[in-house]
Amino acid sequence: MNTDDLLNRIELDWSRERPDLTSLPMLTIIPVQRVSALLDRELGAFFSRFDLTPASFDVLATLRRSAPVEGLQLSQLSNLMAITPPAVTKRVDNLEARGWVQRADHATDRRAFLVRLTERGRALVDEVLPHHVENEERLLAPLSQDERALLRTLLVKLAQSIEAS
Amino acid sequence: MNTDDLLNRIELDWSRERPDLTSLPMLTIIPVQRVSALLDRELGAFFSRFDLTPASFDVLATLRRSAPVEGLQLSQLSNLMAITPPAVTKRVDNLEARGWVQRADHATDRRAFLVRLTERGRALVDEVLPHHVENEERLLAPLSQDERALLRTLLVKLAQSIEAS
DNA sequence: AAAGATTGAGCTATCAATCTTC
DNA sequence: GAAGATTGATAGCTCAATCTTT
Repeated sequence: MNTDDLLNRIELDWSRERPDLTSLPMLTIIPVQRVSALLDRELGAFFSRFDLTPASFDVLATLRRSAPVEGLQLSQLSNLMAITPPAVTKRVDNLEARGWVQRADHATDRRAFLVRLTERGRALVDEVLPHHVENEERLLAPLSQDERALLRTLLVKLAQSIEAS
Repeated sequence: MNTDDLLNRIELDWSRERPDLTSLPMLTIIPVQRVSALLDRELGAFFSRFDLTPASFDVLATLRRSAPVEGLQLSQLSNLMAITPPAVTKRVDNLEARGWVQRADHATDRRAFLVRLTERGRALVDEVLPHHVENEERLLAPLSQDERALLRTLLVKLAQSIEAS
C-alpha cells in the first residue's frame, strides 16, 4: 500500500475504533520512518553496485570529508555518524578486511588508534561520490529547492528537540 | 554532534574537499534518516516499559485498527507494515509466543492463515495506545500543527515518487 | 507456474559486560 | 575510577531458496 493511502486509512481506522484518541501525531511520525526506510532501500541498491552498503560508505565518506590524513578515532566516528561504538568497530573491521581503511596507532594514547583511508579507499570514495550525489538528486527530484530547504528546517527543528531531551 | 552542527560541518567539509560536487541532496536526506533513527530510539525506550518493541507494537496496532475479528493474513500485514514477509513471520512468532496474537486457519485457502489479536493482546494495545499517542505528542511538541501538516505533505510527496519508481 | 508462508544465510544495530590504558 | 575499544548476547531486517497449496 502506498504511503498516502496508508496514512488516510490509518486515520479512518483509528477514528472509527478509538474516536477518543487523536491519530494526528502518528500521521506525522509514520511518513518520516517510511521515507527513511525507502531511502535506505534505494541507497542499498545503489551501493551494492560498488560492493558497498550505506553503512560502510558512511564511514568512507566521513573520513574523506573530515580529511585529517592521520585519520579519526573510533570514538570520533561514533560521534559523527551517530551510532554506538560497537557498531563502528564492526563497520571498520569490515572495511579494513577489504583494504579500504587502516587502523594506525595513536601517537599519545595507547588505548586509542586512528582509522584512516588507504589509497584504494580514498580512490573508491572519489569514484563513487559523484554517482551517489546524482542518485540522491534523482530521489529528491519531486521536491523543489525551496521544498528541500523547508523539509530540512522542519526536520532539524525536530531533531534538535529530541537530542536535547 | 547535534544534527544542525553536523549538517553545517558536512556542507563546509565537502565544499572544501570536493568543490566540484554539490552536497545539497545529502543535506536533505541525512536529516530524514537522522530523525527517523532518533524517533526509533525514543519509541524503543518507550515501548520497553511495556515489554514491547516498536516492531511488535506495529503488528498489534495494525491488527487493532484494521479490526476484522477473524484477523489479517500475513501477506496483508506485510503490505500494511511495508516490511517483507519473513520479517512479519518473525514478529508474529514472537507475539504468538507471548500470547498476544494467534494464528488461525484460513477458511478457504490452506496455504494461508489469519493472524488475530487474543483478548490479552487487544487489552494490551488498548492500554498502551493512549500513552503512545501522548509520547508521540511529546516528541512532536516543537512543531506547530501547520508545520506537522507541511512535513507530512513533503514526505508523502517524496515517498510517492520513490514508491512509483 | 504462481502464491502464501517459512527457513537459512548474511548484515547491522543495540545493550551489557569486559579488557586495557589513562 | 573513567575512557577507548572490543566481545558476546539479542534482535531486527533483507534476499534467496524451499515447501505446500492453488
